[in-house]
Parts: sequence; structure tokens; C-alpha cells
Amino acid sequence: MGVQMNDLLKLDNQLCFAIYACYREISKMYRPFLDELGITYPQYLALLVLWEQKKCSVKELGERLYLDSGTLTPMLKRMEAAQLIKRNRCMDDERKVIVHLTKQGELLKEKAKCIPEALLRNSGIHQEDFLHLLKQLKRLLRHVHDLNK
Amino acid sequence: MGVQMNDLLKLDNQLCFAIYACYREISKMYRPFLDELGITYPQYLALLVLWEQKKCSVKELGERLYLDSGTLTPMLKRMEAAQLIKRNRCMDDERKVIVHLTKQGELLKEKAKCIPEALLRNSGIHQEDFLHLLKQLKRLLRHVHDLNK
DNA sequence: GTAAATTTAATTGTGCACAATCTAATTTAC
DNA sequence: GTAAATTAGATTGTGCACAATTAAATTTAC
Repeated sequence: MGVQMNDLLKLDNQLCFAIYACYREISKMYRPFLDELGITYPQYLALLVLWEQKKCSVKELGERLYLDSGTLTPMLKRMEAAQLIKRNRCMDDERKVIVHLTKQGELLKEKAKCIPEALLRNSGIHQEDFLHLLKQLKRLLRHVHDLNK
Repeated sequence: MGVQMNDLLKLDNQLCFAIYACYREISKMYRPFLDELGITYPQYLALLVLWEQKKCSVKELGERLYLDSGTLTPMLKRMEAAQLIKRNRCMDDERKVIVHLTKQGELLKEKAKCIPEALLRNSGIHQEDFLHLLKQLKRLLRHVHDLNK
């Protein structure tokens, strides 16, 4: 009871489309919470990294988020303008730019703390389903990322 | 063995991030194939719809792809400039714009036919895993889309 | 020690996304 | 039948994504 060869071009059978549309629909659920903090979803992701490890290079951030400097540089500049982070050249290796939180960026973590729980509750998704899907998608992500290397 | 309350803000436990990064990595796998056809991934999705049903309104296309006119109008204009589609006002209801394939856009289907199979093969993902994940993500998409209504 | 290769960011240009607003056509309510 | 509400697209402005190129610093190979 699989998908026939002829159906593989049907929109309904596109895994990547389902993933892509899911991202956009889920990010819409984040919007009211992130609007409250004055940030976008990609900025939220960058902050998640910095809330975990206080500072990191643009390169390292790019590796964590699977984004390149062409995306990160302007985004980080906007975040610096919003006084959430500071960007400084590394002293040891001046090719590197180190990003770290400002006090304000650090304080935002308290306001953000409730977001994942609120979203999970709003969505009504069971924890076991959430964990199962998370596990599968992380596996897929690692796999596809390896293929692209 | 679930996720602790304190870990919910960790990047590693973000379902939406895994989905978002998956989309971007998978779309990278499409790129060489789509470059061949001279189209982008969102354009490919629009073509999938038109290859299925020959013509449809912008509104209908937006509903199928979960995209609004602010995204579709400029994209469809680029596709019209590339002579893949034509856009015409509907005679019955002039608010509607009907999109349909040109001969060229129709012919592109033949070149695209092999893409899903090639991608599935390149990825090395088992059909059963593919189908399982597709089913789950379509379910999640419908669920979240309903919540956003 | 210096030229070549590598590494890290920044820049540029194109193409989505999407909120907000606007315009025009059509429906509806009366 | 006409004013008000609704609907369908288009427009505008901001913010990602990412390929391709550039620039500068650091490593390496000789």
C-alpha cells in the first residue's frame, strides 16, 4: 500500500514539501510569543545557542544553525542594533568574530523560558509524539547534512 | 527518559528547528536537479500543482502551497517571464487570476519526472521510513494549520 | 621566511516569506 | 437598487536564505 511510481510527482507525496509547510505553519504559532520579545524565529534560534553557551563565533553559530555568513552577518547586525548581542573580532585570530549576549539579551531568556512549554500545550501534541518526531527529524537532518558535505 | 523542563530551551530539543533545518538541507539536494530545469524549489512546487490540474487560481494555488499572494504574485510573474506559465483574469470573476501552463511548462514535466526517484535513491532512505515520516508530517501540518485558522 | 593555500567574514544580488495596506470586483442586506 | 461587507490580488517594506565573489588574516609547504 505504498506510493505508486506515477504518483511520485504529486504534491501530496512530497516529504520535503510537508516539512517546508510544517516549518512555516509552526513558525506562525511562535509569532505572537516572539513579537512580544521583538525578535524573529531565526533570531530566537541564535539566542537559544547564546543562552546555552554565552558566546560563540559566527562560524560556530553557522554550524549549529546550518546557516552561512551571508544569512548570519546581516541578522546579527540587526540583533546588535537591537542591543541583544555584541560582535567583536577575536584577539587571537582576527578572522573570527565572537558574538556574545548583552545584559538585555541575557534577560530575554527569562521571558522566553515559558515559550516551548506554551507552544507544546497550545499545539496539544503529546510528549511522546513530539519526542518521536524530534528523534526522527534529527536523524534525517544529520543524514541529509552528511550527504550534502 | 523524556526531555526535562529545563532543557526545553535547548536548540537540540527544538522540533521546529529540526524541521526548518531539514527543509533547507533537503532543498539543497534538489538544487542540482532544479538548476537543470532553471527553477527554484518553490517554483517546482507550483509546477507540481499545475502538472496535476493544468490550471488554477492564485488563491487555490496559495491554499495548496500554504502561501499568500505576497509570495505568489512576484514568483508567478517570474515564472511567466520565464515562459513556464500564463496568468489571465477570470472572465466570470475578474478578481480571480487563473494560472495555466505554457507548452514549455508542460514539457518540463517530462524532465522532472525522474527527480523524486533520483532524490529518494540519492538519499538512501527506505521507502517505509519515507512513507512513515510523510504520513506523520502531513498529519502535523493539517493539525497546526487548523490551529492557525 | 615567503609564496600559495586555507580559513573566516563581509558583500552583492536574486528569490522567497509574510504582515500590512490598498484596489477593484463581487456579494449581501436592507 | 444601492450602501456595506467580503473577497481576490497586488503592492510595499522588512527579514531571511544562499550562491558567488571579495578581502583579510592565518597556516602550510617549500
